[in-house]
Amino acid sequence: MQNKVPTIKEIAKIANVSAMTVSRALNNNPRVREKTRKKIQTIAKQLGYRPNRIARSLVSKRSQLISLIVADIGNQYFSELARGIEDKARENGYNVIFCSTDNDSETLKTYVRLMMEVGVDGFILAAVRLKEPIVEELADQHFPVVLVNRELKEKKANSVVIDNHAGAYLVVEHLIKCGYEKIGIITGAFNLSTGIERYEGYRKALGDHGITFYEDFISQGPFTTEHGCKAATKMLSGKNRPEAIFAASDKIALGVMDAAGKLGLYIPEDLALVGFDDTEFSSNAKINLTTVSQKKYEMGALGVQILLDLINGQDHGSVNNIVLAPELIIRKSCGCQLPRNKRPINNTAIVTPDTRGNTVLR
Amino acid sequence: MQNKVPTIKEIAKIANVSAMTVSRALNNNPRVREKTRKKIQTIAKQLGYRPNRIARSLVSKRSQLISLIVADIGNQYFSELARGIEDKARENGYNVIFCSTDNDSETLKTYVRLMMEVGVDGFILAAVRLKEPIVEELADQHFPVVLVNRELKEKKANSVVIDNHAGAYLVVEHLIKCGYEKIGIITGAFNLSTGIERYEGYRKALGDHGITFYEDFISQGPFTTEHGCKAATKMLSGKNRPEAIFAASDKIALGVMDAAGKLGLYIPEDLALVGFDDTEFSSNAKINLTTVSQKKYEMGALGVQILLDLINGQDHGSVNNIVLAPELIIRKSCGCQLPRNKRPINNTAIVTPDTRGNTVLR
DNA sequence: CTGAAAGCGCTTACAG
DNA sequence: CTGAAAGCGCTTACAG
Repeated sequence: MQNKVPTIKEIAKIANVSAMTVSRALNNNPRVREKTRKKIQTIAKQLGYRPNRIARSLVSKRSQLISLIVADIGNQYFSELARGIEDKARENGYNVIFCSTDNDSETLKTYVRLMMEVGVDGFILAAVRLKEPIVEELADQHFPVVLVNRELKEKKANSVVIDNHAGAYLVVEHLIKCGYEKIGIITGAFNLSTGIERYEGYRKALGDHGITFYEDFISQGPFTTEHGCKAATKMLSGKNRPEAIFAASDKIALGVMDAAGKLGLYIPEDLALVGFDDTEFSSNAKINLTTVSQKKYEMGALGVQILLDLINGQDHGSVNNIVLAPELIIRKSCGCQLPRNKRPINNTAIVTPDTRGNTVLR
Repeated sequence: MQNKVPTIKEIAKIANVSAMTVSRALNNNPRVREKTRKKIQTIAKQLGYRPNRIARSLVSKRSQLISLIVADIGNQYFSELARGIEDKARENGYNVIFCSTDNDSETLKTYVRLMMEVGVDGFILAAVRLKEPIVEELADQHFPVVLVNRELKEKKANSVVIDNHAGAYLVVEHLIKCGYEKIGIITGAFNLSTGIERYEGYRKALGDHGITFYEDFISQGPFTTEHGCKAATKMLSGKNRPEAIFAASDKIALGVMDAAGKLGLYIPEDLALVGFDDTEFSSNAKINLTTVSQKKYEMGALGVQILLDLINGQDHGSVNNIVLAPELIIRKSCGCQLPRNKRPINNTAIVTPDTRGNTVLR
């Protein structure tokens, strides 16, 4: 029982002009007499005319739709990114369809194909692995696509990412300057650019500062709280224990906190902790997590800007790989504000709670 | 330079049949000879045929698109909800376009109209105020729409919400049972069903238990960390101070934690705290927030289920208002695990840190 | 400045 | 089981 919206044909009949003229008038094409345009627009408004974008798309070959493919829209990281993408897209008259792949390559492929059927004008992909044949295919065909957050090993597609290597380097160097030498890392999967590059930055920083590297101090797995908790529990239960842990995402850091709590270790007194992403909760008084800022909103917006240039034919042929600078946000969890003699110096130091109430993380 | 995808016409020519037969074969319409179908499908596969959904939509009047309108996709609450919506929609062949309104009614109206132009088959609205003329209009015209999370004052549209009144009642009753009498509330805006109903549940619980109600113990504003921090700072700085605060969202609770930290108050020793939503971070070891479970994912999925029924004409005429049961998740922040004599009994108790290291929230 | 024709890629409805 | 016709609501391209 919906109020049927009128078509340009019906407006044309009432206005006593052709459908063509109605189309021109409503699209503010200058090749219509002012008076005619006014008359048509008045009628259109009166009838509650709304253009049918599907019909328009069929002929114009433009849907004004872009596809955002993330690992999980329910994940804070991707949802903050999504907001930047949405705002920039809508500012330019585009709407966004989202898909969550849970990091599965097959699913990614399925969704890319599905979105092609839907007729999207381009893709923002935030959940690629180092190797994604379907994405290379898109890039080879010069279909508009921009990678955000993660990139391919073969840099065939346009991308906007943070310098993950440099970010990790900043973190580890800072920990070293704070006096820590036994530094563990819990990172994301090595088949993701973020997972592997943050690991490489960690290794480089250790090497440059002549710090011993322990195999036991590395864990690779999903960027999740569960992985963080499990890996930290294992790492901290061994004989040779890290004094500091670099969690390659804030979510992993949350898991490390859970593990430390269960083991009776205080952060930062017994264990320094640094995350990555600067997700909203990390600034909370109780969490107070030192982390690396990601500028997710801006990254998403910039990705859309580049995508729109591609869609509008500003394809200069060359591939655009933008790398944003990371920024270290120092908070309490890395313990750098602790007096030097309070910092963990060996792996057996467990200060009893009542001797240092003031420095407990709040 | 994109590989042009073939149309049914081209397939028809190659297969030596009509476009109609191709259409039937590819849609697995039984009125095609098995042999013909096989032949057509082989050719289609070979040419990499992909149906053009835009063309299909234009004639079928179905876009297989639904619109999700939230306050902010970057907000964890809405993004978790979005994931439930996405999964259920895709399971049924639908894709989702999202829009963030920042709770602005005009923006909501603009987006609803925009999405009608795009041709969505229905709406999931998670960001309505108590009064939204545009939504009533949709409902009156029987356009498929389902409210989720929040509902209208006039229950004209289908909805899936949690029982906010009961949830708040549970919280406050629990605090009372724990021995608290001076209980403050920091809630969302009173023009949102969630904001007002949680407040009313709070008032009811106080009344039923004969607890004095103080005007100073109420704050109403946005469901944000900033509001939580500001309101808590004010509430806790007064002479007459609450022993417990019911934050009507976990985000507000994060703000209360920040405020407490700055004022040197420990949670739960100096101040009991309960949130609402059971957002992911609330279970973290450092946060450990007692809260009300929302089942966001399920709520979203159920909303889509109802929407699809509406789209497919299962409109029984009557309005469906589903109310889900809330569940209280008791964690450390409400202090109910503290021995009775450790609980705050007056508003001047500030225990010094070193006397109770063991009970500090970790 | 205005319009008639053709068509975007499909499906519905009717014939056979 | 197969097909010719018509049309979804617009816009592009060509005439005048």
